[in-house]
Amino acid sequence: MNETKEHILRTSLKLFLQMSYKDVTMKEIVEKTGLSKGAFYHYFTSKEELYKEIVNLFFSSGAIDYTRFPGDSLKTFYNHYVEYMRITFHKMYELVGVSKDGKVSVNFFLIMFEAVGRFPEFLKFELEQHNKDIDAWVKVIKHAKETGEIKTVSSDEQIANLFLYCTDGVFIRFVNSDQNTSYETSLLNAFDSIYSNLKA
Amino acid sequence: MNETKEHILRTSLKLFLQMSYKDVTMKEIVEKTGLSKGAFYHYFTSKEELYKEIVNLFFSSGAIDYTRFPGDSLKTFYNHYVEYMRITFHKMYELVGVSKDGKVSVNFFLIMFEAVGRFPEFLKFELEQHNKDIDAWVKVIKHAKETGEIKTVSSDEQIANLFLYCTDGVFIRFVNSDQNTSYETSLLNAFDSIYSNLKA
DNA sequence: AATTTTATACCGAACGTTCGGTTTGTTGTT
DNA sequence: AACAACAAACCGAACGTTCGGTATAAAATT
Repeated sequence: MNETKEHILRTSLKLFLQMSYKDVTMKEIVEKTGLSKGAFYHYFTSKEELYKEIVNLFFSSGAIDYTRFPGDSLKTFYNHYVEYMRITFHKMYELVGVSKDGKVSVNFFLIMFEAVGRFPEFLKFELEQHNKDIDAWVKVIKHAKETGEIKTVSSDEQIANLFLYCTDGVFIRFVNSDQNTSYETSLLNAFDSIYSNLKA
Repeated sequence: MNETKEHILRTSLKLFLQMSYKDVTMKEIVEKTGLSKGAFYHYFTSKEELYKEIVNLFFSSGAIDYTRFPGDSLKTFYNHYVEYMRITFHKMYELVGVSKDGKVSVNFFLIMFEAVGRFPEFLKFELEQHNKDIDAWVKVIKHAKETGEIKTVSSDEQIANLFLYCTDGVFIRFVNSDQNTSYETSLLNAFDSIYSNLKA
């Protein structure tokens, strides 16, 4: 892809991760990119088109590739998951940059919610990803039951959901907190809690 | 409070629950309320003032009153919690109204995130509420441990967090789904899963 | 090799529209 | 008469977008 276009995309993603669609103005986009209005409209037909491309980019980069996850034990799996999340978030934060106090003013759910609300066709991205998540977790949990790593009356799906609910829930807590405890620490703590109550 | 002012507040809350701050225009507010601009600015000095009042209203109505919750057993407590959520959500949905297909286009997190992002002073509302939540859950969990209702190596706070993470996580899943399964059903299912793995 | 043509990247003023907000005037109540 | 409650016309600023034009360099023609 063109270098300038990529520059616009990256700069705009920063903005759309911090503000709503309408909050981000064309003025700000061209100022932050260092380009002119004319240059922008040479690469994109509209602000809406740019937004859609960015959301696509965002959803793609958020998709988890489970193929390289260890599947031998649930414990190593969820530890790997937490580490994967740490790296993914770190990349995002690096892109956006954090404020001096270290607090993060970025909320991934915000862009996700607004994108789906504005263009419902993006919902299928989310559903697909969730199905992949469930499948990956169920597979590992099933295996952990068979090997005797864990023991529970709950179904594989129920346990999988529990872990995934925490992924979202912990993040919500993280954004709505003073952010003194890192996301990955809280997530690992939550996972450990679930796990220790499943231990055979 | 004045009837007309309440009418403006209620009508605007509907809008702010479905769209971002900037998406909601003064034009739409006066159209939906059936009033004129002059009438609106008779009751509010600005759109921002209205927004802040609405967010206050939203946070207040979202605050959970735990004083009437049963504290004798964890199971009855979380069942009561789910029922409480059901009623709270039902009230909100009733206020906003649902589309013909029954799907809900309302996202409570959206207004919460945007309000905190726009006016950081609202964050303390969230922190206060979360502390109250934790306290209430910890108390019940502690009691459940003492009576022998549950048995676990996890701390009271860890278990409390688990339940609360699910509250948020299940809701996120609900909005980002086809919404064929109700929120309270999914939440109860999640709570039951946690509980059954804590059972003595 | 020199010259013309064409394509790409970019600029910034200007456009029509919409924004939140104000002013002025009318109606109804006390 | 005074004031609250509203309506309607209006305001300047800001919005996303368009448009005429420039700079540069590669491609085509002579």
